[in-house]
Amino acid sequence: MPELPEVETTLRGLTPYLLHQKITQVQIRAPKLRAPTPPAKPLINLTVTKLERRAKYILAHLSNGTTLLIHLGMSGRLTILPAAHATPPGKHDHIILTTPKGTITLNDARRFGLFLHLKEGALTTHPLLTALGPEPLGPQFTASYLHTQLRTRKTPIKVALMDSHLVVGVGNIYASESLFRAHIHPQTPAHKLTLKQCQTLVTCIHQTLTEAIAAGGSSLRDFAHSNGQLGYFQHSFHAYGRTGKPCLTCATPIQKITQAQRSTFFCPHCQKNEEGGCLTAPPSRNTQCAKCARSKNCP
DNA sequence: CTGAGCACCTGAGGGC
DNA sequence: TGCCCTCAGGTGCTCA
Repeated sequence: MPELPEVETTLRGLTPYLLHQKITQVQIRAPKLRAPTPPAKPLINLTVTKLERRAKYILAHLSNGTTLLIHLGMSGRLTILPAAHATPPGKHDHIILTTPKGTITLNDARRFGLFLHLKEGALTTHPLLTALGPEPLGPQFTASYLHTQLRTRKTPIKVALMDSHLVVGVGNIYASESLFRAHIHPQTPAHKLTLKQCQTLVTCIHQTLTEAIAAGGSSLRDFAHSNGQLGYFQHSFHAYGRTGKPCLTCATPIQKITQAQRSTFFCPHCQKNEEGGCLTAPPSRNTQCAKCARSKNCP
């Protein structure tokens, strides 16, 4: 279930097991994911010198100047097992990397993920990376940037937000959630957004992603203690997946529509494009207790 | 150039 | 129980 916060959470969980570690063993168990998988041998004995995220890609820089590029697609996940807890590979475990600290497994049932070994210098020329828009949490993604970019686009704002040329990392869930917070209707033609609405939207995207990353990070710690696997925070959303349920602000039933073959969720009462601030304090978020993973009202 | 639609692949869940 | 249908959080390509 990877969107940007999940990828960021995965990267943080991965760091102690991969950064500055030598790759001692590599099993490539699937000939191809979205693209053919590379041979294992050239990776052996290389050390991971730097780990970073660009959009939803995880980049592992290696000691010979090459780079591993990992994308989780729709169903991919990376699991970590400490060295003492190795288990036989499961059905959709496609790539298994071993370092002295443990094993890192790429599991992806739908095989929409990607595992590439890029040559030195390819980072600045690879078509997957060069066409990407700015990071949503970076300094380039401002209200004026967004307003300028949207000026010529007639496509609905929800669809535009998911275009990686415009901004990366905003997937189906967070596009719906950010628009809910910004009180913007998902079917609004992108070029009709005012500068002020763009400002609100940028703020809302920031908040939504930042909160999700923070939540993912805290649940990751709990989960890693128990079985060494990366776990994703069970987000409770304002709109996403809540078809027919009462809006947490006004109790109007949340509606579901299809845009560009993807589900969009919104509140027809709250999202009328009235200019206003970003919804900052969710009325009754059913967030989880960081200690016991139950409701925050836990005993 | 923009926008719509399709393709990739497998599993989960609901209805009958 | 089992079959069939629909849906799923991504992204690149083709075509009009």
